[in-house]
Amino acid sequence: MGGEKVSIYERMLLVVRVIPFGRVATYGQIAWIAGAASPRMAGYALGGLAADTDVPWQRVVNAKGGVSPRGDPLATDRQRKLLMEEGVRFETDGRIDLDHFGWDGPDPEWLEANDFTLLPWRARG
DNA sequence: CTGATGACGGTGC
DNA sequence: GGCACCGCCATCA
Repeated sequence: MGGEKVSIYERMLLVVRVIPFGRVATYGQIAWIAGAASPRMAGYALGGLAADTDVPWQRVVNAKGGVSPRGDPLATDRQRKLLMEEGVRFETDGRIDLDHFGWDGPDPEWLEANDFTLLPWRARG
């Protein structure tokens, strides 16, 4: 496939779309899978989403398993609510147990079909 | 073109 | 455990 000129942001959003219901992935994980240079890129990509997007942005959390704060505190509340509705449990300290709810990444099949290649972190072809 | 701006994460103290 | 520092670089004004 390939050839189409899609931005790295779009590639990351494509990955976010396949995070299963009830599971969460970290910003770093998304950036790594999509081939972005830094975990921050994943956050920037999500920051540009429209309010009515169909991208399951709520399933992306930080490396500590927490909901990253942003300008609007209501947005973080909404994210927690959406995740709880998916059955994701929050510990008393407000974090998600990534060992239990963390996503282990796309199937190799999917990666190949979408022309994704997992590279060592920070090693671009 | 230049500079500001981000929903992060690893490291060191 | 917490906190500050710094690297990260695609967009946009």
